[in-house]
Amino acid sequence: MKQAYHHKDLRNALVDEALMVLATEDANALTLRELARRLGVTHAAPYAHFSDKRALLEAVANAGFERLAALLEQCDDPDPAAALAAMGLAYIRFARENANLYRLMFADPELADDPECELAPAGERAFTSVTRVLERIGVPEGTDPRDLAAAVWSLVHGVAMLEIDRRMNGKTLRSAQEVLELGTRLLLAGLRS
Amino acid sequence: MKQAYHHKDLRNALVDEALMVLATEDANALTLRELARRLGVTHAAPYAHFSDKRALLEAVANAGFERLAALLEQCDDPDPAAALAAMGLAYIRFARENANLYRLMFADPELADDPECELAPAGERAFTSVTRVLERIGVPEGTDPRDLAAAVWSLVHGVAMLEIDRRMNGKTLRSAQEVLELGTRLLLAGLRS
DNA sequence: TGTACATCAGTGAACGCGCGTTCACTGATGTAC
DNA sequence: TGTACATCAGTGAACGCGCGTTCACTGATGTAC
Repeated sequence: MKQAYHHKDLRNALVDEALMVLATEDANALTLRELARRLGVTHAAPYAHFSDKRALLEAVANAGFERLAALLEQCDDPDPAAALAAMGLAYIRFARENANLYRLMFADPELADDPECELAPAGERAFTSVTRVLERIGVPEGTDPRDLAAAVWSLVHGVAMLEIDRRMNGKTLRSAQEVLELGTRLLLAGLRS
Repeated sequence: MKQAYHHKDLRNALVDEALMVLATEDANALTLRELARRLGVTHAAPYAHFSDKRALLEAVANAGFERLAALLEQCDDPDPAAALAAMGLAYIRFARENANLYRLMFADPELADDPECELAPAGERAFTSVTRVLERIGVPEGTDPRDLAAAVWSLVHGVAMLEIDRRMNGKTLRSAQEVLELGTRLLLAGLRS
């Protein structure tokens, strides 16, 4: 069964397929030509929807942030400390299960020098939901909740990155999860003192 | 003045030149051919010293860890908390001033799946010096100092990565340095409580 | 001190590859009348 | 309801590019005698 001449939703199909590719291969395998091939479309077709490869990568990273934000937002719990812990867990699980996507979202040099797309809108959403949980836990006088959220995010991001890049597998080191738990426990204790 | 036929120390020259390239261009610009060109040598010459490109990248990453370890080791201070703070500062300054090298050391997917080279020997040295400072500060009963060091390292690594990848530049956010200070202050407070 | 010789670092040509991007085009779609 | 037409998504051929790697080679080096 051949594809129709008009794909109808090639733009979204490209982004989805890119996510599929990243599920099993690293960013080097993510080429416009490969995506076109997989979708049974000419390698020039993507240019009807994206001005260049980088625009596609941006859209993919954005889709990643959407997913991450959705995961974090559904970590709800009456106890804000429990909610924060759940978020941390969900976060590193996301990074582990989508390592290549996660690296694209955060550590792609091509996207780093981006004009305006610092944190994607969805990234901002995710960040905000962390900030809100911290406010429920209680932020000390004189501390900007967003600074605190940045510190927490840094910790979780660091754990996630070190894990997916296999930089924390020393024999004597515990799992990423335990390191994260230790770190957040101390941060929260520091917050209370 | 032509190069002599025998370069005498092409191996080290390749690594050094790679560091030069990374000082101004991202990892995409780091090709064997470009290095050979810059050194006035045939593009096949590197193969006398490295089995393939990846072996060269490993050596470069290793050189990076050497430098980082040296920087951290010279952060000495009678007050261990001050020493830790100095290390954090030196660390993120290194990451900022060597962003492309830093990404290669930590976030290169090609190096991530490495057989054994998790943290390079020099990386282990750096890690150990963090561990030692924390032991001087005082590690609670029942906590493995190396786990604690992993948590601290994660925080600093997260701050460094988010900064060099421009993911922390939201208008309302403070500088990486302030976020790092906040995070370590809380961690240390948590340690004392 | 001088010479033969093994070693091996660097040469230069070649292979095969797949990429991003452009371009003139064509076929399908849907809207205005 | 039917037709003319503008729109534009997808085609397919082509361009230029630089890469990693291999290979038979050659020139310089230094060691053994």
